[in-house]
Amino acid sequence: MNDLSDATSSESRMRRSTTAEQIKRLILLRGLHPGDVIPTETDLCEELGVSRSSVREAIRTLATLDIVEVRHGVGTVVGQMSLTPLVETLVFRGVLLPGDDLAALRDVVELRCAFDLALADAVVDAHRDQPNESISRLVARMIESADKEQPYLLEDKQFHAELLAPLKNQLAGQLVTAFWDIHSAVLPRLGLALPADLRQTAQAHSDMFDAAKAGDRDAYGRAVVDHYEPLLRMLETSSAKAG
Amino acid sequence: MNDLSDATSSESRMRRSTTAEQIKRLILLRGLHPGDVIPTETDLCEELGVSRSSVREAIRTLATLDIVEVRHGVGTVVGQMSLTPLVETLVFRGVLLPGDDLAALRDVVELRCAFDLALADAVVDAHRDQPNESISRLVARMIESADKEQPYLLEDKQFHAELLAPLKNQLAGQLVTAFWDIHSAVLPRLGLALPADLRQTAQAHSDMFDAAKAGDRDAYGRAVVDHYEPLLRMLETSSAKAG
DNA sequence: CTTCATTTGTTCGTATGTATC
DNA sequence: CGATACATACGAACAAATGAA
Repeated sequence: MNDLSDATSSESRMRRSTTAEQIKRLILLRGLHPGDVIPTETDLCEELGVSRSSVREAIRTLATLDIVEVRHGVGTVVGQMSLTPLVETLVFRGVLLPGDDLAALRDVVELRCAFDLALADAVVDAHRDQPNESISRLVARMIESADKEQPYLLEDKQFHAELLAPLKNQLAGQLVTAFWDIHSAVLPRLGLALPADLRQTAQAHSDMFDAAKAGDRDAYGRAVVDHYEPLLRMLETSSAKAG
Repeated sequence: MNDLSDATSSESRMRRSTTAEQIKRLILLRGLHPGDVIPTETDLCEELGVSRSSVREAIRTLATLDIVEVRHGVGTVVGQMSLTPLVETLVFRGVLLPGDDLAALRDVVELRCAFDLALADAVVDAHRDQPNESISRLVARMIESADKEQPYLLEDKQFHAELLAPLKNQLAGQLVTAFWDIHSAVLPRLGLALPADLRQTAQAHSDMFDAAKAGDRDAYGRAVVDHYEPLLRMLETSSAKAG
């Protein structure tokens, strides 16, 4: 029997907030991977020597961090450890902050832009002379939607995800996607985009992909700037109006 | 009386996992800011119409995300919404993943480097002709420690934090600090740094600050690359040895 | 389709540790 | 020191969801 219960003192002292750590230790010791099942709550009560309420709170904590994933009526498995908690925290911060609800969004957009520029070399290398039917279709649909003055949120998100998918660095794609989620969750506070901006952004997506395929790093950088220009411009005018 | 309880159906259907959302709504509706106290658990039970345990789990969830902060024996206040949850998730992912425990660390280091390069313009602008006694002391202590072949973790973290502190974009500094935390938490798996690398990294810090003060963006970029070079080199050799 | 065991979700009551006054 | 208010912990019971017989 594995002795996972803290072997220090027999008393209840210093046992608080440790149950989650014990479960994490259990995952590591048993070499469990994302998707593997975790002992039931009742089993964990026995193995860790704590009550079910404590086990439940610990599991809830880990589920919030996407370290485990709970399925009602089925059980609990090791989670994907995605960046969901980051998104949730920053989205709430974005809608909470008092006067600077725009400042928070501006920070996010600026970081997205900086990020895309920082990854430019890697993206261009990965797509050089690499036609990608999926991305091409997304670009076509975005331009089509822009002409009809309709938004294209899903295609936009998918575009950025697929653009970074071929990178070795998996974390980069996840971070970009996470910031996209934060961005689009806070965006509605800013009002709808203008038709002209819709078209400029759609065209910038097209330019980004073309530049990457052509291996033209500078053109890619210019397209990235064009991509975020309408948004940053709206943020400037809105914050100027508010200030 | 505010009707915070879900006003949809009278039945208990679809109430799961919503308690945390209700508390978030309560924070927004009452315009509470970080540091403001939120109702006690018993009060929340009445206002939300759920039991104590559910409220506790919801609060634990929000505390994990640093949306609220629980103070034993005192109460619960609105939290700082820091990036702690991101750190915790990625640290665990870094120590969990099977063969690629180094790949996760490499991703983090690469992103730190890319980030520092992406923020180069803003950093140089902020520090141009701006002497900073605090940063100077940190640099001096790092070089001193490197000469004595001693690590200088705290100074390193503080250096990067203070370097980004003057930026308008607060999120940038927090993200860099978060990635520093992840980095240093997973680092021990790699073994200790060589004395020569300690000196190179300390010198790179000094070069970064000098270049920023001089307004030399290119020199700053070179110093950033030098800063991460020893680490990336160790990651390459270690992963080559493992593969 | 129904029944049943398993597992998580919710609730209540009670006792204990801790900080503030 | 005591009193109060609060968070922490435990255990038992029942509800709801899932999957398999």
